[in-house]
Amino acid sequence: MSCHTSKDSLHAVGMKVTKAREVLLRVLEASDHPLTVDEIYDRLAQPRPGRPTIYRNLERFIQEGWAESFVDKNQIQRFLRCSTTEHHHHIHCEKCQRTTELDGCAMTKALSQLERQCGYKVTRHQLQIYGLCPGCQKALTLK
Amino acid sequence: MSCHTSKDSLHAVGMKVTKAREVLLRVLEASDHPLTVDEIYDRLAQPRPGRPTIYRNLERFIQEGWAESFVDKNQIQRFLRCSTTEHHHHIHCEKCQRTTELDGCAMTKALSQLERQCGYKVTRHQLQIYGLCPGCQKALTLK
DNA sequence: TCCAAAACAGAATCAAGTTCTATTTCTGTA
DNA sequence: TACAGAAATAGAACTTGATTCTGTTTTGGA
Ligand SMILES: [Mn+2]
Ligand SMILES: [Mn+2]
Ligand SMILES: [Zn+2]
Ligand SMILES: [Zn+2]
Repeated sequence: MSCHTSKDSLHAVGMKVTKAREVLLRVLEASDHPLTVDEIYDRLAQPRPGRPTIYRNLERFIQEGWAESFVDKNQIQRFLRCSTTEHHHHIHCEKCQRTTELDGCAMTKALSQLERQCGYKVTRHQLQIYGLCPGCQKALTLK
Repeated sequence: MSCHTSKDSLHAVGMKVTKAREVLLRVLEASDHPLTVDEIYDRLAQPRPGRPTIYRNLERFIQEGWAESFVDKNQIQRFLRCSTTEHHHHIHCEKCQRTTELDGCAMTKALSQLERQCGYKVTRHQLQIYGLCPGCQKALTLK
């Protein structure tokens, strides 16, 4: 049988199955918005991994395409679980921080046009989209 | 007459004309790539403004739309002069760091389509495009 | 020239993130 | 199950980009 536990995923890429890794994946999975290392730390029951362990493993997760990180407006790194390793983007609610994963990338065509226009060869891009989620829009209307 | 000096610009928005502001604008203008505060600091002749002064004024410049900043891959803030206050993006050469300002924004249409699809109301977005500038592409070919 | 507000200098401080080494945990092998 | 080597963690110390704070200087208008 093949129910995908974190243990399976870790094995599949040759990473040892440690308590820290399992609990980190669980915390990321449980959040509907990107977390700072401090926020992750606060959600862990004692005894909990130290910050270096958290950083180190999140980095590994990102390498495997299991998570992404970005730097928020306060210059703090935030981490989020991704459900696919395909190139994609996210939209972040500016009020409640809820984050939604978007399907695919709408920029592919525009970028190849850009290459012709500006002479650069595009190698990669990062896009952060901010907005108000349906719930927060409704809340604003009611006020 | 109306040649646009930094003095004129500062007056126009009610900012006092100080040595620090003039020299900071000059350094930003002279660079073809985004600078860290340390890089700016190193380019200033003594006596030079302290780091808090540099940060404070760059922040003002950004508020006025005269500059932009982003956080680079080492989590360090980089600043660049903008030639327009209109919404636009930049492309950064991954080899030589040269940065080119792009005309307008290719995402407007895609974003309004996204709003319908995901239910969020989009409020703003940030896009960083990385690539190889024409010069660096040529250099790679020759090798 | 004089004054009040704005801006600056520079030291001290903060905190996110990293480094380092000793210890523990994991997993393949016998 | 016991063992050994490799991988991973703990936790303190450190680094450094950025901010705060207070006393001094500069600016621009009256
Ligand atoms: Mn994702
Ligand atoms: Mn620009
Ligand atoms: Zn994309
Ligand atoms: Zn745009």
